[in-house]
Amino acid sequence: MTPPRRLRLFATVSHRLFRDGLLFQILHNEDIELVGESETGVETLQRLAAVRPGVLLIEENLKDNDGLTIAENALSLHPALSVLLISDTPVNSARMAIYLESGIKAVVSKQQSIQELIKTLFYIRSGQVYLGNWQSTRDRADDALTAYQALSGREREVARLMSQRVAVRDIAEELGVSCKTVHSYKDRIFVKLGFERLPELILFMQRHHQRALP
Amino acid sequence: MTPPRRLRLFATVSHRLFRDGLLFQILHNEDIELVGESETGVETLQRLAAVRPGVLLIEENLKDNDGLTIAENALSLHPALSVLLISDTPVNSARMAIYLESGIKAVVSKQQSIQELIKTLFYIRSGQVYLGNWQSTRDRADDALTAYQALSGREREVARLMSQRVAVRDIAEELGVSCKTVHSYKDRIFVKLGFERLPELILFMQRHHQRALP
DNA sequence: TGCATTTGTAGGAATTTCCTACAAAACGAA
DNA sequence: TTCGTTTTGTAGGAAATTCCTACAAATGCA
Repeated sequence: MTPPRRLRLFATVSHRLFRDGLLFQILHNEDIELVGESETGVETLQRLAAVRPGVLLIEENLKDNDGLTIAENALSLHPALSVLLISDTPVNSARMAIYLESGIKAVVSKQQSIQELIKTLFYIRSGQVYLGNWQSTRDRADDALTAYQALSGREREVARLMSQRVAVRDIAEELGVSCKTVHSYKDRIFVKLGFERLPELILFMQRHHQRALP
Repeated sequence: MTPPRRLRLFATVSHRLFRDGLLFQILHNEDIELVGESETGVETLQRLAAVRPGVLLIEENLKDNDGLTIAENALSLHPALSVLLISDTPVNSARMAIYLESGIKAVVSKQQSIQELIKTLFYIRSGQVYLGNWQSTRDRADDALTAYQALSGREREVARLMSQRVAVRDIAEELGVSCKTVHSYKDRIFVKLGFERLPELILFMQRHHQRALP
């Protein structure tokens, strides 16, 4: 029942530049342990037995093979493995059915956010299938908006200033409150939006300030 | 001479999952300001005039066009723009020559690290051409090894423990020194390896501990 | 055999994180 | 419309982290 102590992850992503970006973000999460990574399907299959991951994160299109085939092979050797496939395009229910048929636990597309990817990793880690994320792009944009609208007036001001990299000191002065108060807003903003670090907020604000200013 | 206050960046990367990973990392750097992003060449060209970036980071293979063509178009409209192209494969000198011909300032391949990408962004920001990064993969692996070997005995122990997420408190106890000392090691490790955050160290250690244990 | 650098060690100041608190405002339901 | 619940604005404390500085002993190079 209780999920195993740490999520043992193996990541198969073709390009180092992108793999690093994903892994840096994923590894901020301290109950994920990276037990291996590779760029190709063949190497992945070779190494699974030695490192015994609980979850395999694998791109659909690899240089030497397709991820689905590799996943099927991996699953026949290690039935307890949970596989998360990263697809190039958004999945529809027909394709989803095919994926599930092959024993894959979830699919995320390259149009989704890293937060969604990480959430999905946790969902599937104890063997659960996760189908929660092929809602339309429209819906997801709404989610973000909704999140933003959940911020109070003061929180929005602080979010705006923080996303412009104004120092906490200066925000405090600008608003005429103490640094402590600003930190409280900061905490609440991050909780409400589900973020952990400044770059996430900056990117979010960059994407939404046009539509959702004050 | 002095580079402009903040590097104004526009990023054109097809897939949000990867774009986010790159941008989260890039935005940790506080003198980079993201002024826009897009997924396609056409949208990029449409938006450049409005946001006036200093640097355009663009993937070679986009959904609607190739990045090189878009870059050439962008450059004819905005000659002062510095373009960094992200190529799918490592570049050789022949291809590099073609790229430079078209006015691009640098190319990084998807096999390179994010740190190299960021370094390159800064190099080209004031209009300099940067050809420093198509050394062979072999060389770059050596660099990492060299960096690791520059660590002292104590530093390696701390690096190992940190990469296993042992808390500073516990490392201090394990080594019988004060937390302050452990922090000093931590600082030195990060400086020597050129890292800023724990996930970078974890990934590095994961990749090199086989070969380069103590 | 010196002089320079690295290593092991740690302190201080400023900042950040995480948690708790609490009165006033706003909201919602009876 | 009034009472209870949630949200908002505000901030304090403890612990941890970052950034800098310091300095003696060890090491290395010339």
